Amino acid sequence: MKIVAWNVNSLKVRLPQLLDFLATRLPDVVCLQETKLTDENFPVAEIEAAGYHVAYSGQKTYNGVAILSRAPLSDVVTGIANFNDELKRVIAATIEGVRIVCVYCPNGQSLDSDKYAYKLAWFDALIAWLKDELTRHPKLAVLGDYNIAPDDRDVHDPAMWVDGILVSDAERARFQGLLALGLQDSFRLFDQPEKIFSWWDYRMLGFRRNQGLRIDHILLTQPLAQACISSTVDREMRKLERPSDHAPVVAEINLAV
DNA sequence: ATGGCGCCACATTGGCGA
Repeated sequence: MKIVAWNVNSLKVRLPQLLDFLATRLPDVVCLQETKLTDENFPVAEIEAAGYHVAYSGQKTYNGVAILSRAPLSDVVTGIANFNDELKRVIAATIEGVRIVCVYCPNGQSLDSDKYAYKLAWFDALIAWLKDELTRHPKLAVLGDYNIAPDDRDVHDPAMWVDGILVSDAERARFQGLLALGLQDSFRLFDQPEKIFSWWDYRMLGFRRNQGLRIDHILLTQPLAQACISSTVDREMRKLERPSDHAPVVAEINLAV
């Protein structure tokens, strides 16, 4: 099972790239973030024509998440249980016995912003919810844009970013809180080259200079982690005309094991 | 040099992302 997380930064703009991605990479599951589409505007027909089932939860202008799958989806849930949030950031579904949780975690804006306090509270709610979900779903994957670079290896210039948004101690503590639930960062299951990132600023020739951050992650419970055979970033998508500022992150899991 | 780019909408400028 090849599973993908990709922040598309507007599905309306990126739909042709998504359809090309589906046709060429042949993923089994794709979790999208920042679709920026209301549900009535979601391109269901185009995605179904490409051979995928789809579940989605969106809103105008901001946020919006979706799960695409070759196999049927069941038990679709949106949002975090017991956490009131009008922002469409979470959708979950079961696919071939694997619980897939698609997340678009808050950005936080800056450390002195109300949005930062919301980000930390949001992660606390996510952790509490997943702790409960894990009691029912031994095979569970959490994929998406976490807006956290877990450690300095995930930052192009740690000195420049020190104590800033996306790398602050409190944010990294939330990421560790997810790992403490028994989830594993699939990327770090393998020896990886240095300076692998999943997001690059549109400005300042960020991608060409590889001035990026690794903030998009695929976390796996132990039964999936031990069956995981690769975890990579699809940088080619960032090289296209009118790219998203995020590249897809990809993990392959051998469910036969 | 806190700007820059890209997307969206109560649009031709401002909010937001990261």
